[in-house]
Amino acid sequence: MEKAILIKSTSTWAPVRANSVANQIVLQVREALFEGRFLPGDRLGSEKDLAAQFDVSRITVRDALRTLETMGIVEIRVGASGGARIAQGNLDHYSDALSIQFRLSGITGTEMLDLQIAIEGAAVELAATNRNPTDLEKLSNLLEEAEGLLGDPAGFTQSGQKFHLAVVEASGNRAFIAQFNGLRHVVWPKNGKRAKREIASHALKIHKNIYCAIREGDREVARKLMIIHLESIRTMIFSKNSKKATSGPVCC
Amino acid sequence: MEKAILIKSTSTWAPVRANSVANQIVLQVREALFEGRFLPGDRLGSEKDLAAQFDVSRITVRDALRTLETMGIVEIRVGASGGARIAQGNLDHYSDALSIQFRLSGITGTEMLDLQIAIEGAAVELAATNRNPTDLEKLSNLLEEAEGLLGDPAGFTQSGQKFHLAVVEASGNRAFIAQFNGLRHVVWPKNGKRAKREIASHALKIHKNIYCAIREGDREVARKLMIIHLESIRTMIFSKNSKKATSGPVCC
DNA sequence: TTTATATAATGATATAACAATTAAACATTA
DNA sequence: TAATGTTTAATTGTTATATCATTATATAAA
Repeated sequence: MEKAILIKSTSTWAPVRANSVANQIVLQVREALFEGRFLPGDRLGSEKDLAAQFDVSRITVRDALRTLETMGIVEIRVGASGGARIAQGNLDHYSDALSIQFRLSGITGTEMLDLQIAIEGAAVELAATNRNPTDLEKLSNLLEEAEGLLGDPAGFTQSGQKFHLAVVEASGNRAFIAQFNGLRHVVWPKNGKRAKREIASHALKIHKNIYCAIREGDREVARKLMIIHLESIRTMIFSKNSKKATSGPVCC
Repeated sequence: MEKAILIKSTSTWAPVRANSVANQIVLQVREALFEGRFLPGDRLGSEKDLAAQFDVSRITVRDALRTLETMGIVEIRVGASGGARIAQGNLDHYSDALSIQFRLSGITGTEMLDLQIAIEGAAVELAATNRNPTDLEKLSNLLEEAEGLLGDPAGFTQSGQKFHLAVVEASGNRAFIAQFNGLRHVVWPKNGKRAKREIASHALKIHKNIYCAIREGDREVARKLMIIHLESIRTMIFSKNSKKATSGPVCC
């Protein structure tokens, strides 16, 4: 590939933001991906190869590859027959971007919680329709686990979060799962409050009811229970003093 | 800053490059951001500064900055008093990540549509609660606009999409808006089908009903109408031959 | 066949240099 | 004085050249 090809788009009248050569490479690869000229697993070549192909230095290629890697478009392997390849999708990249940008944008906790309620409410409906024996067993096991953790606030909270994740997973919809994971880490701070015994006991009861609704395939009930459940969590987090907005959920 | 400090946070994860010095820098900055030690606009310093601070070469710092820049965490300006700064939130980064990862992951159109239905269903509920006169006027204007475009399939489709966006905006929840925008470009391909007159007419009627429900503050009805509406779109897109999965929506 | 070792490919990092860009300081002019 | 060029210094962008660390693969030995 000729250097001229890269430079050409710079020459058209001074774009406010002149694109660096590295950026041109990023754009080319990205465009190729979206036009279907690349598929996951396709090898792009080593840094040396690419530097020769684009007629730029290795460092410049590295700049471009670092960007593409961070975007999740390429994966880089070291060693013989290593180099850059088109990546398999990794939804963690998406979840990452979500948490970073929501944080930088100053989106509030209530806004994110509303979104999470929408996600989980819809996910549990789907779960009630699509659940399979494996899902149900997993959910059931988590309920048992939680039962044994009623006296362990931290443990119960963690187990409860796993239950919510399992519900979303039972929906069988990867878009929901990715979305849930992204929100999870932003909405629930690391050191959330711990559930006192009576609250934990109440939460477990609701979880059990949700499980039953999923098992019976009752979409409506499942959704209503989930939403009431999450709304009550919202009340506990965001009630009274706004200080609490930064502390974690009370039960799950 | 000592080099030793960099190595400490090697802990979790173990992607190939996790131990690279550049990644340590990325992790440190990222961590600082999430702990609130950085705010948008804060200056991190020039490449030279940072190289000295971290006791690494400029190349390594550049690697880290390129990653942070792509993540949307820092903005880099060239020239005097340039350098790296903590970025303002830019939800386009998020939408970008969504489209890239959903594409690479092979998430299907139906999965994404389910997510979009969840978003819009919840958003319209919020809109019915939070709507203000400005929102209502905007929605009303769009309905008028659509009325005049019944005979123009492409125009009507575009106007219809603006209506959906306006509904989500009326929710007043930026998380919903960001999510909607991200999905929009992936779910609705560029050249969607055009609505024939009778279908357009039907869609407009539903839009009007949704508008009324929002205006009257009737969350339940607004939600039900929106979901029925989107489900019917799903049927039109994904019915019969699976080929249609790649073509756009019929009305909006 | 399995395991250990050597080798080559490749990325990671460092150093040095120059080009291109930009904001700010400075000088000039109406 | 206020607007407008001009210079300057700081900063990123790019290139070139080495060296080190890591990894896959080929090779040899058990």
